[in-house]
Amino acid sequence: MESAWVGTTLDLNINSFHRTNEAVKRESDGKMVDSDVRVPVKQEAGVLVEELNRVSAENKKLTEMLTVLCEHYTSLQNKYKELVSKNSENEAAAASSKKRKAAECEDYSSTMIGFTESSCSDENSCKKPKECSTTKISTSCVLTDPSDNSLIVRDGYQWRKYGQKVTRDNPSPRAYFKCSFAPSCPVKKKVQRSAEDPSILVATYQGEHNHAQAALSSLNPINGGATNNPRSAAVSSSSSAPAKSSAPVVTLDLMKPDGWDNDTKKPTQQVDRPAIQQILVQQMAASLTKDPKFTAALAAAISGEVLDQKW
DNA sequence: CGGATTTGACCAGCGC
DNA sequence: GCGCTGGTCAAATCCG
Repeated sequence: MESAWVGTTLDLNINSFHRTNEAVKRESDGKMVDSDVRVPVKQEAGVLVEELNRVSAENKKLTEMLTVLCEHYTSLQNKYKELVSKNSENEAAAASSKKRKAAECEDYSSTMIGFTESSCSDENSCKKPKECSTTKISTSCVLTDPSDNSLIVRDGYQWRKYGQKVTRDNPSPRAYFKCSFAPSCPVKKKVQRSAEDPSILVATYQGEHNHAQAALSSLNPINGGATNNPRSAAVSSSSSAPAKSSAPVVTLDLMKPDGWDNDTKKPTQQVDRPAIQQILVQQMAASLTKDPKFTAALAAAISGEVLDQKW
């Protein structure tokens, strides 16, 4: 697959243009420097207007970057969908005689980095009458440290582990969780390492939460919002639920927000594009503020700006 | 001490 | 009916 990632590097030198002009102006008429305290109001207004224009331009630039990012995201989403549909066709042909189709229809996506969402109401997708009627099943993959043995997926909800099994087709154990935030919440979660890539945790969610999220908001109401996908335009390290490992967990969650697709059956969960962009901007901002290089550069830029303006 | 986790036992569905 | 497998239960254990 092509790696057409959008560069998210912010050009912090935009400020330097402003500063340089100011410096040149001051240098050109040296006597003005001494009278900086008595800057005319007009000049100050001009500086402010210039600053406003600069911020507007920067905002425009970021908006364009975000638009490109969203386009890449949707194209990747489509490519992934094609891949999944191709795989499911192949699996269906190869495993038509296999028993326990239901389990396989959930698990076939576990070999891929990404997300699938399926409903058991789909024809031939599930044969268990218990779950087929209304249970919503979704899967997400979480990238973790392979050396970390814990099967913990921090998704913003509170889970209680009630079982663990070693399954036939995967040497790593599968953990079973129930949502413990609300006693009546029917949501269950299965977490298992991918057989092909032990660094990937595959979390399968069954049902929908009937309560508000315990912590943190998210693009994904089921998966929660503790972590996000660096390959899908958002990066952050999780800090919500307690974990045995101190290493940050990066979630690969290519799931689109509910309502992104036209064929969604839940109009109440539809999210319009500006809202998505706003969330993306927030997450990008959050990730940027966690980058020490960015904060250092920002601090340098701000201090430079403050010094230039001589408060 | 109470809540969370572990883990062996048990149950249900499915194929033979 | 039997065996295999996934899913769940619940007592034991752990931990803050």
